[in-house]
Amino acid sequence: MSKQPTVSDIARLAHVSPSTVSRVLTGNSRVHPAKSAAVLAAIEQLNFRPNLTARALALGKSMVIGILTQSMMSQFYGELAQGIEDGLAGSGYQGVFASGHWESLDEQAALDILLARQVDGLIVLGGYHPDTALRAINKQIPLIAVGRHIEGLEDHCIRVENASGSFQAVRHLIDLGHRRIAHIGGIPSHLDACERQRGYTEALTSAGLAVDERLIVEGNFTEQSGLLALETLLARGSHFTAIFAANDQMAYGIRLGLYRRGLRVPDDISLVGFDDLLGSVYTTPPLTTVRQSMLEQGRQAARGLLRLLANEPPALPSITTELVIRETTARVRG
Amino acid sequence: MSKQPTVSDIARLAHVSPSTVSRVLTGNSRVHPAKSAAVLAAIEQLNFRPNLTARALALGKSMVIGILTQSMMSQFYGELAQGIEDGLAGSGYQGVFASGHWESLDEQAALDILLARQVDGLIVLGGYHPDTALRAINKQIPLIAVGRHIEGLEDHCIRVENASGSFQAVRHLIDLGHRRIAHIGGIPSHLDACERQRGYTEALTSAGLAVDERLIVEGNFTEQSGLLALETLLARGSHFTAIFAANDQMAYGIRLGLYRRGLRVPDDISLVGFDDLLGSVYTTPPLTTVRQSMLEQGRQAARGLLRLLANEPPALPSITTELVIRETTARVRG
DNA sequence: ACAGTTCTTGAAACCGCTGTCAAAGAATAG
DNA sequence: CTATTCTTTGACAGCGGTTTCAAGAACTGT
Repeated sequence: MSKQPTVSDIARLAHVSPSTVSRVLTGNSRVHPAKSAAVLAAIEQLNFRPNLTARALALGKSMVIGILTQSMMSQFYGELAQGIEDGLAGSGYQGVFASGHWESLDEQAALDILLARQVDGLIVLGGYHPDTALRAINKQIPLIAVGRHIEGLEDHCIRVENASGSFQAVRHLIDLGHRRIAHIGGIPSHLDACERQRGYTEALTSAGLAVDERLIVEGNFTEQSGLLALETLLARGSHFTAIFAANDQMAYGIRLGLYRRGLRVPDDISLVGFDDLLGSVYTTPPLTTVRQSMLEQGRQAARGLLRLLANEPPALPSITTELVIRETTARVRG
Repeated sequence: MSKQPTVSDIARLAHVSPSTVSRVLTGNSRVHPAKSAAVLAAIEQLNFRPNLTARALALGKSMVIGILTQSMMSQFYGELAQGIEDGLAGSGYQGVFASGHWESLDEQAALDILLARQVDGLIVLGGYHPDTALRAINKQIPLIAVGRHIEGLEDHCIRVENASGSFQAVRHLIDLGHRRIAHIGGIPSHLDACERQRGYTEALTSAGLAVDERLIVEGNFTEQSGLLALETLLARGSHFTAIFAANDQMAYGIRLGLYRRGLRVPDDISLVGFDDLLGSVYTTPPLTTVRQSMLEQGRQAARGLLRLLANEPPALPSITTELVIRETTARVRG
């Protein structure tokens, strides 16, 4: 348990002042090659690692960016996190995660910790934290949001072409001859959920098909809610030949429900999801879905934040969506 | 962009000295109720949040524990991360993740960052970092490992009853009448993989069945490797009626491979995984697997670390495994 | 009323590192 | 050989907290 060496230790060993050690550490000031070498040698010898906490305090910059997430467990957030990590790589900034568990109190606590740790920037992944609070934070430190909208901070939010994605998805089903297409929606307070539903209705009406309210059930983006929603749908007794789910996780639940009922996919019912999670390649059969790369979103969020930190405009691109046709959709049976 | 208030600001506003402010902040020293109230009021008024970086420097304790993970993306690590977060909750410690991406260099870099940030403890999730290095670190700060073994630091490693778990799984298959049971193993350098394979062979031999090397294929724990391993297995042409995969992710890949070949699960082939990831409830059909709660492991790792930080022995429990029979296993067809 | 305690409190030092500043040393110019 | 400029360096003052220390205030008991 010997104490960690400090700049002073290095200075002593290299016969220079702490200032000089700091200079070779930061590299933004000239120092005589000989002394520099001595310092480097001392660093090597003592296996010295500068204390980032102290540096952060001295510089007033922590070089960490806070990531306010909701859950570490879901595939969805995992990919996002990975993307952020990618985007931050090589920037010198490190991401620190804190989760809100979809609970206001936890979210507030997580945010407090992040802010108390003097994060230099913040990435907000979904959640319910009030827009006003986020706007206030953005006055202190740069902020980017993914998977949510912040009134008045639109250019700090990653936009996903949800409507066009679901339009394509439903259009695809229509092209396959489906006329009775059900929709399992996400949390209605969620912008993504609304937009995806909008794309669904638009595709229907643009094809001259009526929107039947009895074919629309609300879920909450979880597998279980997908399963439940399917039960509700089936219980209503309205005929349908395809289901468009507002996300992949619900599609998984729906898939299981169909299996339980002995309904074959895609022979009896076609199924389309949204997100294209990593796991969707390995469902049985592989899921037709709308890709909105979470990795890419994370990456872009990180890059945008980096730009903000450099006092540039965030310049967030709009994330395009793309229909990935796999094997859960088929031509409707005559 | 107004500056964050500091203790001095509070002190001035409350007409006391910074020391007194600090005293009410830490609460480990008496201060007159009236002054205390004044300080609290000032804190409230200025919306003051003590700078944890500064506190960490002063105290020599960062109150953060580093988590060296390999990937943020996989379900497996996600659950682990969640468990750690749970276990840390309320302790005042915060977890900070850094990933090694299964690459020595990245792992070293991630570890360096964590250590430079003065983490008070470390949880290592898998990875290849050399035992000697980890032992050295453990001399500086407490360390717990999950999903790996560290020579000489056995009581700091979460132990999972892998062998007994796979024994049960294979026993279950044997009980269902299966005699030709294939095994898709994990990375052989991985202790878990070895133990699981050991359980497999033990179950076979204890039932008087021969271990056929041609029924054993090596994978690397990913879905894709599962799919590939199945191809290899099939190409060998040896007959089998069941497959035991060393983890769920490979089982997913195998499941897809079987689907592609038109082999029904469980009618033609029974399939068992290992881990019981969250997603395994929603595969089609739901996967029979061996549960080793990753959440629990994370939780226990965190608790153990907390104990170490309190100078108590880690007292890590052995994680029990339990066969979860779902719908991918069935009696072998006559 | 006085000596002896017990509370409270502010000044000051420190945690480890960085930036500023002025001085010393080296190099160049005249 | 002196004047001038450019390097290189150490001392020092923070960054925002915490803790130690000694002093002043407020009690205590006799």
